[in-house]
Amino acid sequence: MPVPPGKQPTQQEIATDLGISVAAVSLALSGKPGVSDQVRATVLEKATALGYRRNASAVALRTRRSNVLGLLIRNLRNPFFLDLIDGFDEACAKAGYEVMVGSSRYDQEREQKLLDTFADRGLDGLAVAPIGRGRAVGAWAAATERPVVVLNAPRRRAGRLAMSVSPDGPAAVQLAVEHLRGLGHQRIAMVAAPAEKSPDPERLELFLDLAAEERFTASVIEAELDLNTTREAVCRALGDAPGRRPTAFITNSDYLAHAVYLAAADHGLRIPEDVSVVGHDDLPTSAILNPPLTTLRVDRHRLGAEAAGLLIDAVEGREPPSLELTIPVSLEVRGSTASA
Amino acid sequence: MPVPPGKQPTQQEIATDLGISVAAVSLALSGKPGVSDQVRATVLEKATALGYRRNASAVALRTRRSNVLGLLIRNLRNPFFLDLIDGFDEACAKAGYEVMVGSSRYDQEREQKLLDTFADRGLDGLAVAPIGRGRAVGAWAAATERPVVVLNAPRRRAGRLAMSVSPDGPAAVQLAVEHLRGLGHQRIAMVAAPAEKSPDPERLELFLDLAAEERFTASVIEAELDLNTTREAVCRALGDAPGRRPTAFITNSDYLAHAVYLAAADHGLRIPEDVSVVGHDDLPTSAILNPPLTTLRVDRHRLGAEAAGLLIDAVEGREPPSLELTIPVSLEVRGSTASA
DNA sequence: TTGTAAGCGTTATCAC
DNA sequence: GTGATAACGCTTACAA
Repeated sequence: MPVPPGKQPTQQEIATDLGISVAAVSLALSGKPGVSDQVRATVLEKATALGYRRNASAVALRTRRSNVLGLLIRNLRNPFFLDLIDGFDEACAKAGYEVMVGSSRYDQEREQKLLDTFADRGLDGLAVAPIGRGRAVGAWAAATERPVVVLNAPRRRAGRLAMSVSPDGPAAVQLAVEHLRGLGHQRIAMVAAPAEKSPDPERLELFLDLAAEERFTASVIEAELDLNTTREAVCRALGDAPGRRPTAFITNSDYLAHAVYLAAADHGLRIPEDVSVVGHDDLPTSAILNPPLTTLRVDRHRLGAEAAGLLIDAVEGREPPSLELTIPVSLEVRGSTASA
Repeated sequence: MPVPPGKQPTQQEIATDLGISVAAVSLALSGKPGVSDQVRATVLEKATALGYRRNASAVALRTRRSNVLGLLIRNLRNPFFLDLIDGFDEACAKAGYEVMVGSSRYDQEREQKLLDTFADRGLDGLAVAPIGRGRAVGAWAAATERPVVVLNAPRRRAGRLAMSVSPDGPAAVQLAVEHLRGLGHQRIAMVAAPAEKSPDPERLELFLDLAAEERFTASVIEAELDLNTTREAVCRALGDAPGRRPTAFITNSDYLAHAVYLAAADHGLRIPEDVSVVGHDDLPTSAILNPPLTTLRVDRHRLGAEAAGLLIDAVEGREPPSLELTIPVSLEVRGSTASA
């Protein structure tokens, strides 16, 4: 271990040790032209011998680049975000960036506060799964003039700096509805966040449009998107008379589909005999639930990785391949859906 | 929005605007004594008027404190870590710290590299779920002289700077074995990481000790701790003749218990009729698996929060309540275990 | 190619 | 209480 216990060596130290200037050392260490191979070699050697490590704060202060990307999630308890974080982290690691995460916990104020601290820290870019339509995001982009990618929601602001990557929402709704209609369901409910907190009201709109077109009865279960509140809301819906309550539920995540399982159990109703459920995400556990969950599969890892990719391209001045990336979804039919 | 689009205002700007010194501004803004209430008030007012935001890099450079804590996970795909991250993040947020995460992906080299960059960034403390017995952790503590808490593994190094928080491992093993023995199982297998990658060989040792004491046949399924490798390893074990293969499996996570479910299905074996499984963690999904998983419940959120708490205490010079925190576990008996 | 020096924005140590 | 002023460690003109 070359690292001495005490304080860290600086470029200054290397320079005086070698009898050269700090400028030379800086150039040599950062691999930039301007020094002889001779000097470069000795500097590099000395640096490793001394266990030199570049002070990231100093670099950030001087260059206004932190080599850190932010990831702001609204609900860290939804396993959906795990693979997303993993993909994001992996892509960042490959490109030499660090990741700073935060969870807004569905709290607007907290979201804004996190955005601010992220900006203070000089993060080079931000990926955010916003609460609602993401007003905060605009503020960030404007204030920092740094790239931002919105996750799971269409991008709001125009410009090169605002991007988005999301699963194909319209396809998801359509596939779910088609599937349930094919099974003969007439009363279908969609679980959705209250309008002001929903990142993509488009899904709900499309759902209602389809109901009008295809003449089935659509209902909306409005709930904060955590397990307990949703469970209660679904419970209330299932409390209706058998001839009136929904026979099928569509959720925007497998995570919330769990709430339907729990609510059904609360009422002594069986899935899929009494209620059908379609999820979204295809979590690793969804195939081994009781019953296995019919859901829309989406590559979460890729979603995170693409988000990081877009940011890194933008940060490094490359033209991102597209400002709006859509990740395909596919229907995975399992045991949680049956004929009405 | 007070923030002007262009560049950020600095303390210097506030100072000249007000015709006072930067020192006064600094003191006023950081709430330290040394300025009159008069001056303090005007500074604060001016600051908000200008939309002043403190530059975190500059502070970090000057004070050698970043107000960031690191969280280094070995496998971000295990949902266990989600709630842990959430708890960690929440505790940090409350105390005004940011969180930087990284995943080592079970790669020693990557772990070391992340540790290094974390150190370079001047993180104030580190929580790490290490690969193996955590050699890297010692290097970090020694090099940075900053606190570290090991997650899910006993702490290795002595000293005020090395701490640990983990579920009660011995209790977990004992409860699982007792339960299975009570059901009459004679051949029990434990799924464990290869010795050099295992953070807590103690569990395995205790398991083997119990086998010797209680005279049951113990086998060890050694596998890298990802879903596929584990599934294959369990598959091989289940390939033995019915009279020889294990009738019950103990895993150190519900995540890996899923692999047993999948492997059993591969062999056309039923849980719990043909094989019993005991998990560990009690993930939100575990109760609604098919069949519901018998498991050891542990408060993951608290685990993360306690880890952050210990670090923050240490960073801020308070004496942590204990250097080694054990989180209790309790057996949750469900449908995945039955008599042999 | 090399060295000198001026910052980046903040905190801390002095004098006054 | 207040104001100069010197760091913190690094990058980057610019001069030699």
